[in-house]
Order: sequence, then C-alpha cells, then structure tokens
Amino acid sequence: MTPPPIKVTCSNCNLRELCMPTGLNEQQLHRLDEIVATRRKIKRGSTLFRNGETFTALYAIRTGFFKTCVATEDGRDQVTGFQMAGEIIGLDGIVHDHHTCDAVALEDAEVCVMPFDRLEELSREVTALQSHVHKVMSREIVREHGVMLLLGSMRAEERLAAFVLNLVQRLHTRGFSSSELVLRMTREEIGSYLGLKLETVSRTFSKFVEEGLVEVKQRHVRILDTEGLKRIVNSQHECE
Amino acid sequence: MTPPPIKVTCSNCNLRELCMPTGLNEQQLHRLDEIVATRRKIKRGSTLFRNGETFTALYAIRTGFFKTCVATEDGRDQVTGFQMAGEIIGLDGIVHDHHTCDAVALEDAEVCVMPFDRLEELSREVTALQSHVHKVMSREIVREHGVMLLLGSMRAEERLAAFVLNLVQRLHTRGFSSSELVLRMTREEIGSYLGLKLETVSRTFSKFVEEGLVEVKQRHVRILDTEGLKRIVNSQHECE
DNA sequence: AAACAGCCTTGATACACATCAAGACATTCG
DNA sequence: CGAATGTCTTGATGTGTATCAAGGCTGTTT
Repeated sequence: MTPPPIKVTCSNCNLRELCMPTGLNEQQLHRLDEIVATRRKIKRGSTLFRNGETFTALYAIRTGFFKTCVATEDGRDQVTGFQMAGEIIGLDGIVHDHHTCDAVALEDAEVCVMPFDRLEELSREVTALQSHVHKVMSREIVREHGVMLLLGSMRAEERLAAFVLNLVQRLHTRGFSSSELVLRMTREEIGSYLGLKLETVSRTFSKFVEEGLVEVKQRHVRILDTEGLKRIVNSQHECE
Repeated sequence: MTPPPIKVTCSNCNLRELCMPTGLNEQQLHRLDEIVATRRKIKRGSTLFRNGETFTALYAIRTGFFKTCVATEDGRDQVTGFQMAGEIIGLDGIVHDHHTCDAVALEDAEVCVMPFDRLEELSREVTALQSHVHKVMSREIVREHGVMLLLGSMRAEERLAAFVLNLVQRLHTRGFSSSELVLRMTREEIGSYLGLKLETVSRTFSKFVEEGLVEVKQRHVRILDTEGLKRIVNSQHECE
C-alpha cells in the first residue's frame, strides 16, 4: 500500500542545521550518514526509552513531540522537558550507561538513532562534531538552569507565560507561526513541568484570556499580546 | 614568608579520581598535567567567573566551596548549585562561548584551570578523557533533573532533608563524616537553591531539631537520624 | 445517536509557605 | 571593650496555590 520511503540521510535532511554541526565537508557528511543509519518510529503514548534501560544511543527527533520525565520510588513524577523536531534526546543516559528518565512520545514520532560509541568515535576525528556534541550538552545544562530559576522563584502566571513564550519561540525557529501553537501535552503535563497543579494551569490560562493576552480553545493557543506575556515573565510581580 | 608551594600536578593529586578519568597511563597523565598547568586562588566572596564573561576554561575545584547562580534582568536570583572539591565548574559556558551564570567562592578556594580548547584537543586523542568529559556533563544534566524534581514536587521539609542528605553524602565521599557537616552557605542561599525563603529554611531546621532528627548550631549540623531524614524525602507527605 | 472516557474549567475551601516584624546571637572592627 | 553588621530564629498574619468537588466539552466507541 504505502510506497517505499525515500532514503533520508543527514546530508539531505532539512533539520540538519538544528541537530548537526554546520560546515562539514562532503566526506564528513557522508560518514555522519553512516552513523545515523537507522530510524525508529514511536507511536503516540509509547516510550522511546525508559528509566533503567541500557543507554546505547542518542536520538535526534525527526518528527513528533516528546516529554521526558523522572520519577521517585514513592511514585512522584516530574516532567523535565518537552522536545520537538531537531532536538537531541537521551543525554541523561551517558553517565551511568543507563537512562534515568522516560521519554514518551506525545504524538506519533520518528527519531534518528545515533549509536553513542560511533558518535564518540567520529567526534574524535571530526572536530566540528566534537564541538557540537559539547555544545548540545552544555545547552541542555543552561536550559535546565532556566527551569530551576522558573521553579525556584517564579509565580504561576510568570511560569506559564514563560512556558508559552518558550514553546512558540522554538516552533517559530522551525518555521511555524510565532503567535499560534497547538499544545501537544495535557494541562497536567504542563503543570508537572511547571511545578503546578493542572487546575492552576487551567485557571492561569483563563486569566490570560480575560486579560486579552491570548485566546485558548482547548489545546489551541493564539497569542494576542506577546509583549504583555513578556512583561509578566520579568516583572517580579511588581507593576511599575 | 610563605614557602614556595610544592608543584601540584594531576598525577600526584589526591582528588584525581574525583575529577579525572581513571586508567590513564604514564604518558597520558603527563599530558593532562600539561593542560592543567595553571591554578587560581579565589578569595571568599569573590567570583571565579561571572555571567557574560567569555568562556575559556573549565575549572576543577581543588579546595574550597562554590555556589553558582543565575539571574534575570529584573533582579531575580537563583542558586543553581553548590560545588565542592573534585567537582567541575563552568560547563554552562560551552554553548555560547560565554558564561551564563556566576560562580562565587563561599570560602577561600583554589581551582585548576583547564583551558577548554586544550581539553578538547587532548580528548580527541585520549578516549578515556573524552568519555570522562561526556560523563561529567551528563552527570550535571542528571543532577539538575533531580533538582527539578525537588523544586517541582517536594514540600519544604522534603527539600531540606534531601539537601542535607545530598551534602553530607558528597562530603562523605571526600573522606568527611557522614553525620556531621558545616554549612558554607547562608540560610538565604540554601533557600534560593531550594526555592524557599530563608525563614522557611530556618523554621524547617528547627522542626527537624524538635523531632530529634538533627542538631543545629548555626552552620554546624549533626545528623542524628539519617533514616528519619530519608523517610521524609520519599514519603510524599503521607505518614504510613 | 447514545454512552463513555479523557480532558478541561470553575467554584469553595484548606493549607503551606511568604511576608512583615522584632529580637537574639555571633563576628568584625574601631 | 562596645558598636555595628550580618545572620539566624521565632511569632503573627497574609496570600498563592493545592485540594476537593461538580459539571462541561470533545472525541471515540458501539
């Protein structure tokens, strides 16, 4: 029924600038293609990897949307991030050769499998790749600093405004609208990420609507006043 | 007055297993020594690096104690971590060639300066070093996941108990007591890290004292009931 | 079309932590 | 030594978010 999929390689992938280093020559690109030989499809709701599983590869998201979450023995659960096309997932597994979080597809997804030993091997030879791997990991560290700031010192409105702005900005980078977005996650998942309960997320959305900052229809969000949202984020609940 | 300091190298450093890979041969160790050629002393209260400064090197803490913190334009401030001997600091700077946080010495400290370009160079040749760098960064990512879990889903008592247990465990790894510790930071800094106000930190300490879990005299903390603290951490504010 | 499940919204109430305030203690400096 | 300063503790009160509860919306199944 379905036609055989055309072979997709890094060299002809439109997401290349997002997940791979730029400035590689023909030969280097070709070697990259060899490493990223296999792909994997993940159905909505199923996991790419789980806490405890052996770490073998990093994954570059080609299509779809993921959440990663950690859990404690006592059943507490925390979403640590939402990842979209072009982003790299699985870095948590490197330290102990085992993953320490779950990666769950929030919509049907496809990822490029990058066996980590091969990646280390090639990055010993291709300086640009080495540098890129380091930057990807450092970027994740910096992102998490931002989340800590959010969780540690912001109020509900500030958190949600920052969250929406961040999402839409990343989508915009990928060619989508900078004022409209579809949330791929539930209110509960947003809440978990932001350290809030789902009711608070819902109420805060409603408040934004009342104030004319956004329109919200279920998971469809249209931003009416980007500056207003930004003002909420860095105003330290003062209004001067 | 002061005698010339004896030359300290990685090869004869007692912290080596903490900050460097194991299993290097003579020659590799020697090359590492060349990279870690300079050291830097930082007085209590002054910074190793600041947000915005150009990134040139990673730092291995030889002695002393640091905090790292990020800030927003509107003056909000968040401690993102406390670092002690043997730990690596500065990873945040790799992505954008500029540091994105401040590293402040909480007591007089000395660090080994590891120019990052040299480190990348050597890790292209020494597989064990490459792997080590990756693990150090991944460990930081995983650590931050833990902080996000703490900030996003724990209550004040749970946060403080987790914090104290974490500190004492790391100190124990370094040969110190597993039941006694001296806090190098103020209540306010603890609070910033844990997303609490200093008064809440103080009150929670007092509560632990009342319950016979710890003794607290200013910054001296003696743990009387490690299991009790652990029970607080993973009990999801239930008491069964 | 009806029944169902999952998700979302909204209201009433409760509670954990923040805020405000005062004083105690320790350390430094003149 | 006493004054000054930074830090910590404790109490009284306030507030933001959680919790509990009910109902609505949307999409799916039969």
